[in-house]
Amino acid sequence: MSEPVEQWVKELLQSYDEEGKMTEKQLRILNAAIEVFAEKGFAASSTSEIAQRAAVAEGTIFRHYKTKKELLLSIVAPMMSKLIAPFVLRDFSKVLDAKYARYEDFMRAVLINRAEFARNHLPVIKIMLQEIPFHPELKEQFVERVGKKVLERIVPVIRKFQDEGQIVPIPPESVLRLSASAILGFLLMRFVMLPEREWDDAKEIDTTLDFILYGLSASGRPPVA
Amino acid sequence: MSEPVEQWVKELLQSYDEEGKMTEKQLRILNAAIEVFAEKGFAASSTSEIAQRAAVAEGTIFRHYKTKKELLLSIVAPMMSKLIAPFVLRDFSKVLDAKYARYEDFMRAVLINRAEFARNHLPVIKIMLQEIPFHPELKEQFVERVGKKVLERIVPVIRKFQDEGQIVPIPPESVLRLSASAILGFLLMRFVMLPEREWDDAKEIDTTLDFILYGLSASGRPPVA
Amino acid sequence: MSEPVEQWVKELLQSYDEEGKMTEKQLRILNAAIEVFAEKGFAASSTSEIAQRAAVAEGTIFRHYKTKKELLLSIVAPMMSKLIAPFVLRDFSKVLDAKYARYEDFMRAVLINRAEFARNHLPVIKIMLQEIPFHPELKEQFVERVGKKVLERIVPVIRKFQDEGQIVPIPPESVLRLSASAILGFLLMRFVMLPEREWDDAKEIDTTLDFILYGLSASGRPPVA
Amino acid sequence: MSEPVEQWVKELLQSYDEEGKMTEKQLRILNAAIEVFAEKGFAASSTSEIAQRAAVAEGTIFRHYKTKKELLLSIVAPMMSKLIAPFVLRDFSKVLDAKYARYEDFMRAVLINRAEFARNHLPVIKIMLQEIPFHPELKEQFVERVGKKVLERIVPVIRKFQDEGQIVPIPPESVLRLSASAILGFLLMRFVMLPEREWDDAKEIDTTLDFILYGLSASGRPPVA
DNA sequence: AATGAATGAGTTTTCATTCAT
DNA sequence: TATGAATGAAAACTCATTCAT
Repeated sequence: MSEPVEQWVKELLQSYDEEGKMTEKQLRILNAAIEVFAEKGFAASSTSEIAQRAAVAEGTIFRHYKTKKELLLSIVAPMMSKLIAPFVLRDFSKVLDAKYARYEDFMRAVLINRAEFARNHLPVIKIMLQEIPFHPELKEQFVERVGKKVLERIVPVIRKFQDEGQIVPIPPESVLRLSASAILGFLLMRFVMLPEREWDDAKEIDTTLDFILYGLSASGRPPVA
Repeated sequence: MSEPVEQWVKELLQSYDEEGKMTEKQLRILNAAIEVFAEKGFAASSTSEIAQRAAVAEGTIFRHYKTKKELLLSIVAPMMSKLIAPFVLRDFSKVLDAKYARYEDFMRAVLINRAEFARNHLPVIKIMLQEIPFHPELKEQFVERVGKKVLERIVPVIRKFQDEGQIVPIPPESVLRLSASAILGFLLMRFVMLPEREWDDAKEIDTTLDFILYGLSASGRPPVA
Repeated sequence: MSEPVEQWVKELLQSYDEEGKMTEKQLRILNAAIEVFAEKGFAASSTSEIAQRAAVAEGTIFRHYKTKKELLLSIVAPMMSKLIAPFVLRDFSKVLDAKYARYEDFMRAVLINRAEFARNHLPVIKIMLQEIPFHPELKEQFVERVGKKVLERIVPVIRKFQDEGQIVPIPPESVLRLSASAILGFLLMRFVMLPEREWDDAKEIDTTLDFILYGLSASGRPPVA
Repeated sequence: MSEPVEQWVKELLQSYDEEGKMTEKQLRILNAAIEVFAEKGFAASSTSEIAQRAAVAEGTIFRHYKTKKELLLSIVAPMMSKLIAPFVLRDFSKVLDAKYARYEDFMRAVLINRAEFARNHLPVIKIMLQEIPFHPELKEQFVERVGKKVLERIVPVIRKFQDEGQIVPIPPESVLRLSASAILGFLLMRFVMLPEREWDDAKEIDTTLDFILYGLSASGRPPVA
């Protein structure tokens, strides 16, 4: 049932894969930087270590990125666009209208897709979340390019389901926040806090999604909180 | 209904308020460090700025804390103990047994209390969450002294409610994770991402708790997930 | 005849000798910086060489001066004040009125004094002249604090002598420029271009002053320029 | 009256205009280098900025000039030859003999011509004067190829006028120095220190030349200084 | 001839930590 | 106990120069 969403998203992501323009060394720098930033945090990472891991001279980094911060931004900023890829599809709600009668099916499809995406880009996501609080321009970008963009597309959908009585009548922002928290909370535990523990990923994701879906479900809820 | 919990917690916290032993300068250093670490992150904070804000000489910091990292630990470690204060009460489950027949009441009482606590110690919580990923010893402490301790106390309670059919039969760790994620997600939005927005805190906390409670509620759930 | 001028100037200069406030290391840094800047020019001087010559750690320089440029300014700016010391004496023109009936005597006294001063502070003067063209703030300081201040005091004197028919009726700015050029030209030749040549300083200074004085003298000049 | 001098100078300069041998890119590099060196000084100029302004690749500069310093020399050295052009005319003194009975007329002709020349090549002159103190080989070249050459030609002329009692019996080197100082002093003020002020160039040049001429004039001077 | 990516030695600057007072 | 000057190792960044294309 969730196939179609995954399908357009895959196509979409490919169109974002513009790294073909980079030289091989630049790619190596980028990967090394992601590694080191994710491992030690931006401020505690040294360009000399990045250079070493990328097997280039330190000067080479500064030929491609004027400052260490620019290197950070060049990693984090594109991630924001990619993160919201499915939501900015031109026919986002149209497609949904046709295919997902139930909020649950829709949510499940999207969340599975985004959870999968986050999983695949974990180091960059980690860097992004770690650094947003310390770089106002990142925060602003995130609010503008992720928060607002996603809300803009998803609010009507949430409203529709709220009107149909499928999900609780709370502000759509809250719906988004609660959903994202649960997913990020899982990823954090799974990959940052306790990566060494054995995990049954499929089951955990199911549990998490159920939590979200029942947490937002309007059915079985007392008339007034 | 939640008064009793708050009451023991207050007493408990006072017993942890051991800052009385510190000199006034040491306290100023601690506060300045919390301020700066929360603002810029540990790695990007300089001891000289901390000294300046604390209005002490640079050397004075190192008289009280051998290294910058020790200063960090002296801030973060006690927070862990405080964070789990209510759970380590000797008669935790006993008290609960007596007072909270319904899972919901219990959860609400504890969550409100912890959310309030987190709110009041936001900078330190922020530092803790930011730095855990980069300091193995902090991570270990957190797992051992927070995660395990809380689980150890709360698992029996969760189990009880699960046996009674009040909450879904998922691993207690997951219950904890999902609850904590929702709360932290709120705090993050509220105080880090969008602090400038106007918030109706009481309502948001209610929404968040409802989300957790319904998300975990076993009632109204289809027989099999 | 020129004694009185030299006398107040000496006193004055002593009052400017505020270097007593500096630590010994700071003084060593300053002297080393003057040496190196004068030798190689500001841009071609490295802080590491300055540190070496001052026999301090490189970090020590930056404890006293936030940047290399601040170090430059701390050398050049005070020189400007000292350069114009005799002109800003409170009773500058009063004293002159009393003591110097003839323009020539006055000029000679001042010029000898300033030439002597410049000689004694040659490296700093050299740095100042070298760097002014490349640092707008230095240029502005020079114009405001040297050019204008000196003009302000000396214009009335020049005017007086012009009214008395002792010096040619050209703009006082030009009088100043022509006088300063001749002196600086001598110093440049004497200490920068051909320091290895044997010089009869007293005679050269005499020649230079005569040149200035006759060049500006109104007598023997055709009625109209 | 000054036409003849200007005439031979023009011819002379054309013979020096050997830039025809350069490729267009080389010329662009040269111009860019002059611009940047004059603006920031040699040591503070980067070859990459020069390349950018010349719209060539960084490597191209080093194809034409082995080092950055060679580029400097290729700019400054020819200027020295050009600077003394009128003096090295084969029939310098012969022509003068015939045409300029009075020292004043001669001096005025030459000075006007050189002042005009300096004005037209100000950036290079500026670079030359700025860099001579820091590059021994430039200094030597200047002394040998400018100082000595000019002296060699002009000393007999000056001597002649001194013998005729037209100019003061001071060392010819001093005559040259004093004259050059006054002119350079004017150019410095006019183009470096206060270029934004409104200047009546013709008048200033007149004033400056009068200053030189009267300053050197023997007439009206007391028998012995 | 021309390019421009790459280099690595060198630059300015920062900063945790020490220590004499 | 407190200070703050001093340190030196390491950081970010610059730049003249080289070289494969």
